[in-house]
Amino acid sequence: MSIEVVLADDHAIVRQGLGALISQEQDIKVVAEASNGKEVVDIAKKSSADIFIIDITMPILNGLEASSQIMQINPKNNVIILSMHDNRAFIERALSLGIKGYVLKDSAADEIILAIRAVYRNEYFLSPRISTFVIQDYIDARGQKIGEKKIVSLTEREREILQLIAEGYTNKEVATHLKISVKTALAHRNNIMQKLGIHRQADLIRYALKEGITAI
Amino acid sequence: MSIEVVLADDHAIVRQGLGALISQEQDIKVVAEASNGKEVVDIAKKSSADIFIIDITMPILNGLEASSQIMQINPKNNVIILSMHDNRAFIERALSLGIKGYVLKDSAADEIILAIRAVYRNEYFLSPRISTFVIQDYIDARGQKIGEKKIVSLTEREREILQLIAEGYTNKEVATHLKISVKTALAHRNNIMQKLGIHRQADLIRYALKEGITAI
DNA sequence: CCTGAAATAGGTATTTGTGCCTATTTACAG
DNA sequence: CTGTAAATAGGCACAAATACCTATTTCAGG
Repeated sequence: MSIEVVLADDHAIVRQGLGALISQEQDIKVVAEASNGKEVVDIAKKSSADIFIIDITMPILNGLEASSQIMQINPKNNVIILSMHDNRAFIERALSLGIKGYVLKDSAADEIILAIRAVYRNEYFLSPRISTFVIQDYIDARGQKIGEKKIVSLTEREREILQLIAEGYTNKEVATHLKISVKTALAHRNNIMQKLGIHRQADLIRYALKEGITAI
Repeated sequence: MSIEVVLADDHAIVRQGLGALISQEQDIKVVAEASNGKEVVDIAKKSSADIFIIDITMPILNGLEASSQIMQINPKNNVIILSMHDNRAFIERALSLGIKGYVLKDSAADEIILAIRAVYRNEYFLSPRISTFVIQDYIDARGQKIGEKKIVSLTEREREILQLIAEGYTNKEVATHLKISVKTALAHRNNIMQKLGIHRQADLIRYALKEGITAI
């Protein structure tokens, strides 16, 4: 009996390339493919694959939201995130959702194979670059070295405002849109920048795009 | 004798997936891989592969610049651009550089195979979605319907400046970096904005990212 | 040879953004 | 019940961006 996987990535060529790669293993079989978040959720409703390999940046429904829904459909569903981003915030979100695999696109091909087998055995698998700082944070937390921890977490409201900023709204427009004072919008903006250690709008927008808070 | 190709993409998994895909064809062989623009140019200096398959968004040197250099090294070098962007400006630039293949990442896998064979035969190959508007523009041009054409084309210098802006440089920093007056940097910025019909930095950055002028 | 585009540089004025303050209300956790 | 975080709102000062202008040099194409 082989491990059944579902592939979700918005780029067909990447998806098929990955399929070709995985199919070289005798014990793994691609049973379905999806090109956006909604599609893979629909597949999860019908099929019962062993593992869902999901790209984060996808249209309609992003990979993390899709993963969340897939795991709600059946808590036994396993997800491996395939991403080009190695951001703390992203990985934190993925892990807190209960995702057990997180593989970076710029890592070697055999990592995804290792990840599939590990997650199938109900183990965790993170790309080395990621596990490095996950472990580091764990050590820091154990050693009570927290306090100076700079692990960023924006509030809901801050996320909302950051998205508007990244979409090209000025502070005045953000304020109007949210029916709050310009001063409040500015205060949120400043808090976001302080939390992130960012000093320029350009970097704020790049951050939002990188984090998938807004799409291009 | 098989067709020798070089793969350049910054994501190893994508590269290897593509390699697995291409290797299924008996007449095509991957002879080298690169993870950034500089690497693939270096490969081009030594090897004489038949076709270079190049992703646009790569660090250090982007795909189009790399392609330009590769074709300068030997005008007989053939390049196929593999991109996730279907923007007019991009394709125009690729074609004007003399690139004969342009395949979108969200197209089917066999397109890249078709493209390799076509370019090997010295023919053009564009993904259908692209060829559609290339043909449309051709028809428009024939019918003298130009004049109201709003097809944007930034100059080299403008692209350079836009990239810096999108990377978070202020006008002052751009000026310092390029050893020009702040006034000149501002003038370029204004020209870019006017050409693109953009009025805000946020939109400028989004444009640059969308066009692949800079990577996230 | 001349025209036009591109790169260079400057002026001036207004609007936004950024940094550094204070302060109130609400809600939740210890 | 009390302290803390989050959302709200404001003031003040300086930096940066935006929107108008003009003008010179250089270089390629008709």
